[in-house]
Amino acid sequence: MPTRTPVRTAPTARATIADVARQAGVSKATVSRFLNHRDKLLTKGIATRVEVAIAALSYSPNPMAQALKRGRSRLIGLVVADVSNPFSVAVLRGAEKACQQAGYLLMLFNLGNDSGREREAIETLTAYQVEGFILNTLGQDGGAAVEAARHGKPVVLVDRRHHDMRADFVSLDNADAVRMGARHLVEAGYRELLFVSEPVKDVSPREERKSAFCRYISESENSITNLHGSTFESMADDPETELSNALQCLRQSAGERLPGILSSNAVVTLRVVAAMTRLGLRLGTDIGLVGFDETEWSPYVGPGLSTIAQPTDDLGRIAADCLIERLKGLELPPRQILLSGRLMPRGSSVPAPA
Amino acid sequence: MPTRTPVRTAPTARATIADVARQAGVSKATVSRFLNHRDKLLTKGIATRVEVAIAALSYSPNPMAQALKRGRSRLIGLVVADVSNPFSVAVLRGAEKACQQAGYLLMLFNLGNDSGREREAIETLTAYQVEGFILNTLGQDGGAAVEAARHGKPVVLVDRRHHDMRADFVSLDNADAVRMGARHLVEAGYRELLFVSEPVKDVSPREERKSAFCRYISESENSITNLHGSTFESMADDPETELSNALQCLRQSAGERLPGILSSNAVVTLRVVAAMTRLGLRLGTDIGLVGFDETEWSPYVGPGLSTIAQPTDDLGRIAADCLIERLKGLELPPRQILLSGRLMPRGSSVPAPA
DNA sequence: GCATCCACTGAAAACGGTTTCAATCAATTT
DNA sequence: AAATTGATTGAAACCGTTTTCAGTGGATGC
Repeated sequence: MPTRTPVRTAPTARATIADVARQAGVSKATVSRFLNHRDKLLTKGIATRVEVAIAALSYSPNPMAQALKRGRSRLIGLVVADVSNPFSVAVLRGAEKACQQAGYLLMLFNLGNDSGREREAIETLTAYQVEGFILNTLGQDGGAAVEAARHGKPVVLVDRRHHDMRADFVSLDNADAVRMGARHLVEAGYRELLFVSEPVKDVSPREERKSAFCRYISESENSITNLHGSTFESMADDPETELSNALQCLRQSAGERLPGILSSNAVVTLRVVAAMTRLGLRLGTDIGLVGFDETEWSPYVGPGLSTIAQPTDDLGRIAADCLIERLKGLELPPRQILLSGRLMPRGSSVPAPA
Repeated sequence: MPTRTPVRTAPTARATIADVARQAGVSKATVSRFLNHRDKLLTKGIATRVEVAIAALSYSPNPMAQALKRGRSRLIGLVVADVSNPFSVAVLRGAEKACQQAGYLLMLFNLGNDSGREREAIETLTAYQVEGFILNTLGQDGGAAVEAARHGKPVVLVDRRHHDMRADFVSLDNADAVRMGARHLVEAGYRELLFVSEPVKDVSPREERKSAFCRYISESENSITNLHGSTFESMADDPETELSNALQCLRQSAGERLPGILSSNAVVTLRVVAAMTRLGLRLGTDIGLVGFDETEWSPYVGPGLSTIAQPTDDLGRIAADCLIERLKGLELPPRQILLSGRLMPRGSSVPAPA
């Protein structure tokens, strides 16, 4: 009785390495060798036999099985503070591109601004055997990230720093950017400067920007007559009215001087704009404004919003590249990569012609 | 010679089920049973022994191994047209939340607007054994999606429809939304209506919006005196000047009538705003504007942009929920879930008081 | 002509789980 | 008291790869 080779039951089932081996009349090992070392190890004839079998069955290896066996998954875990934050998205975009090019896939975990879930994120991602992490968040729970490192997986921090953690760090050069923004305001004629930020807490970019601002003011007070600066952190509960008050105060203490605001990110910028609209103040002429984060709508609110553009795409790409280098075995002390921002001057930072 | 139990080499290595079994003095099978059927099948005493062992080693099963064995990975593939598109992001956000709650993880593949890579995306994701797909894109290559279905995996389409594909579909009720927007313009007094869209090609929401607009016009021409409507698709090469011309034309043909624009998404809206700025036209008074897609900046450009808000969060969440239902085994003919939009009237659609 | 070496190849053991199957044992049934 | 039952548990096979280990053969060295 002639034995038929068993028919593949479901047409949907993927071919396995065993199928290929059978088809080519070789062993699984040989097929595996073909896949991994190409034909370095194989006879010409065998190699081509395997090759056609693979093509015939349109076989591609099961990454899960590979991951299980080699402990490498070609997966990268991306933890994002908040996907609705345009900055996070931009990073995600850059990272995704770089990963794809290097043959990695992104596993996304969104914290939804709930920093309590950092640890959960890292645990979950570790469970899926991601080979490394790109972390765009590091709230209170720095320990969570350390946890990641403890798992022995390389980590790249983006935007948010964590000092007791030996990991690559990619970010905007905040100090420089703040100086750039503040100087721009000063050069435009604003003298009563206010730095507006969300609660600084221990969020590193906020800290850096705030302290850079203070530093700039104290360094420039001598050389620039009449310059004065202060800072404001919106509290969590009622940023609206708070901010309105702050603006009024600013105008008070400004006196003769032109008041100008440096806002620490797009959300804050929008809040400032909202407050000014509510108070009937005109951007630029009544209060100058330069905000962190360039967006597609920046040119169109009011007379155009002056912004400090972050090289978001590069940030994401470089973060991913750093990580991939590490995955390839690069041994190096933690690097710190600071990219400079670009000032986009627009109407919101030009005073009325006197 | 006393044999020591072998020390775990790296402190970083995850505990395996075998470790737990050894620690608890039971077999791997028992541990597995504890994990999957809780203690239904186990003696009280054994169950607790396993439980403490698991806790002691802080063990959690390796999803890769589970996936390999059961063929289920608890992974969901998400393909988005373009992560920098706020709509995609919103969907992503909603979907991510729902998936996380149901214990699934998202595997992200961003097309970067290159619809040629749809097939690649689906192949890759399938290789990783994702259990189902959420597809926020379906460009030319509808075949790619069909491919997904062919793999026997459930698919949910978001925003972009594909007729020859039997899959759940979740989207804004475009026809209704267009009517809402157009009617709003008319009620505000605009009579020369223009629908502005990116190239319609075969992109389903664009088609639907455009044809709904035409339908609205032809249905209302009798009842509303002096109403006139037309449509405009920006070509790929030079949307800037094109659009400027279109606006000039619009004002021409408007004559006495007030011209109003319905723009088909946020990007287009921004382009319209840009063109108007360039031409020195005032939003609302010179040309009315209602745009699809509510954004955080909508209130602040010009006198405020009137928008049609999509329930993006719900869209994403419902898409994910649909998929998860299917994964749980729900057998049902493909559903079509249409959510209605919400009009956010603002300054851009109020004419100057006559 | 026989031992040695090298280059290929295949069999089998892992990786970390799940699941089938058989074995054990106490509790019933007769 | 012997047989039957049912509930628990463990041993082993399996998922689809990679990798070690051994084996085969032909080509070389003497």
